[in-house]
Amino acid sequence: MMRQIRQQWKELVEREILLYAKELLGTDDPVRELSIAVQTPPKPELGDIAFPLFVFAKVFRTAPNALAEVLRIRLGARTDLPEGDLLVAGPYLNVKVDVISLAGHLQQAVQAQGSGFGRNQTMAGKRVMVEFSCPNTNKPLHLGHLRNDSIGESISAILKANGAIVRKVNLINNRGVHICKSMLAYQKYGNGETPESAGIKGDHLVGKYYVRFAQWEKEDPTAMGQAQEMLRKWEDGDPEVLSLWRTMNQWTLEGVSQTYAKTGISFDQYYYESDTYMFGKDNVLKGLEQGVFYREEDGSVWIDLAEINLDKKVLLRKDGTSLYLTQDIGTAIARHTDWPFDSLIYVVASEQMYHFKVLFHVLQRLGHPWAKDLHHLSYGMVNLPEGKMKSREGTVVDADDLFAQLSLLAVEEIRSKDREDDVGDVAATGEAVALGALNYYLLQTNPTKDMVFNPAESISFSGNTGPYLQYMGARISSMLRKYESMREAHDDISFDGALLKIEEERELVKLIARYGESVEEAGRDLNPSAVATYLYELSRLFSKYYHDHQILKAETPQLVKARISLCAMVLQVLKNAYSLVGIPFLESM
RNA sequence: GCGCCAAUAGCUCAGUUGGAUAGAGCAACGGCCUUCUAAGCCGUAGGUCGCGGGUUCGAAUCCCUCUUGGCGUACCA
Repeated sequence: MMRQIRQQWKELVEREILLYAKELLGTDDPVRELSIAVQTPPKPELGDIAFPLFVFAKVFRTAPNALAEVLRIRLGARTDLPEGDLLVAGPYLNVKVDVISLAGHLQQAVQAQGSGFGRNQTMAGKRVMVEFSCPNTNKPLHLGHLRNDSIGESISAILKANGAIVRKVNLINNRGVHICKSMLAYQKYGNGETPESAGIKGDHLVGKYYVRFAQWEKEDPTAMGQAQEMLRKWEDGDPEVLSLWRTMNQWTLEGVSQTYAKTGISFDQYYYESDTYMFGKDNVLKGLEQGVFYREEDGSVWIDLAEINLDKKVLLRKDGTSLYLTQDIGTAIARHTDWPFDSLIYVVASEQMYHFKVLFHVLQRLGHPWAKDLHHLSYGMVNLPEGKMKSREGTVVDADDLFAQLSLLAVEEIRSKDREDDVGDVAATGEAVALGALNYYLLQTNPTKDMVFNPAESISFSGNTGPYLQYMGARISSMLRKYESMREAHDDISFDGALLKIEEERELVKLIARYGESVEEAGRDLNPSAVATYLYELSRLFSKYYHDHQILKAETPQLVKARISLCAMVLQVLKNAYSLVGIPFLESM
């Protein structure tokens, strides 16, 4: 809503500058070439919308301060201005919006739109496919996957909130040499154990054998060759290999699904590399016929990437088996056929930037016009305070372990505060708190950046954390429950924004009005941290407000009504924002 | 070597796309529970925005050099 007000004032100021130029200089041409910036002043006293006038100083040959004064007087003389006050702050012409009327509009809008408040139509009708997670079927999920999942789920929600039609897809990496490794080790050392017999989640059991292979490989130099041989058998459709493969894949996927269920991850469609890799191969061969690729003497198929200043890249091995890139070509084409998209976003770690550069180029060379609509949402590595996670050193943080640990600590926190009775289902609440903590921690940082995951900090729950944000929602909910008992006395009183005179109240109103912009920004930049930052700002302001001022015991019933309505607005915005960054809403905690 | 990305308080991160006195949290220190939940609130301290140059009325933000770190440059994924 703030956006519209801003736009309205911008047009007015722009028009006035043009008029003034025509009067003073006889022409507005030089001004037309300049564009006026719209900003938010750093302090509330300076107003809510700022127009810096530096750029116009030259044209008018006056100091920007003087120009600001002229514009203020000229605009002030108009009768068609929207509500609000104009003020000059040095070289800025600022507008103080009318908070009272803003509060009234917002109150109606929030009430009418509810969970839809903050949504916008900037991407209306656009079909966006988002690929994320993409686990291997040879090990359980770890912290790196959790960042991927958080970003993927959040971005999908954000794009939807911007009006897009979103399809979340997962690509299961269920074939290839690495998959054969765990199978081979299982054949050799498994003794027929199953998740049931071992009492281990399927993904962890398979992961155990993937690790076992690494050990075996050190002792036996033929191990790798055997894995490659197994892959050839797999591609030849060897029944025994396929049967083991199906069994172990199933184990992993069941385990991973449980993790998804706990961490709130879901997909509209699953793709499996085992289904698409042949299709990729076909397309590579087609490209070979078209002359886009070429064949080496040993039989391998290549593309020369000199066009984009890169080296040559292999697309099919000399033994004819396909590679990661081959599969991705097939998957992309299959997807566009399945569900023609306006855009496909791959949420994949930054280490694969090169891969996607090549993939997009190959698809374009193959003549797919939609190749330009592919986008790699690259996110940085997750490191630990001690440095990189290394599987060899056993420092990889397992997703299930971490989540269990966080949940346990949340439960302890609830118990230590004697909140069991208020909370109801302690275990479920603990998990909800853990999930909020985890998602917020992972989404706070701009995806493009590497980040440090400090387990101790993520579970501390004090300061700028998910639980802090959840706590605000729970506190407001608690107040609203108490308000129910005194509601009748207030039902006939209508909301009066004019009663919200305290600075924090005015700031809250304006911040609520800006929520939609943070949703837009997050969508435009594919950056959930924009919403995360907004959420924290709103929570902190509200926290200070209700700490310092009585809501339910305010002096008059009219004031109670005004304040509790403001609280309800804040709660709705919190809920809406929570849903975009994976923070579960809790009635009490 | 070449390519891509990053560098902001002791630590972890924001910074409205070039604007006003660079902000939070953690850690440290000091206050605040007879009060709508103290998972909280308030205060103190902490900065050569990696270095050097350039563009501009104006730079943490844009350009160049350098330094440091990460990633990539596989017939791995």
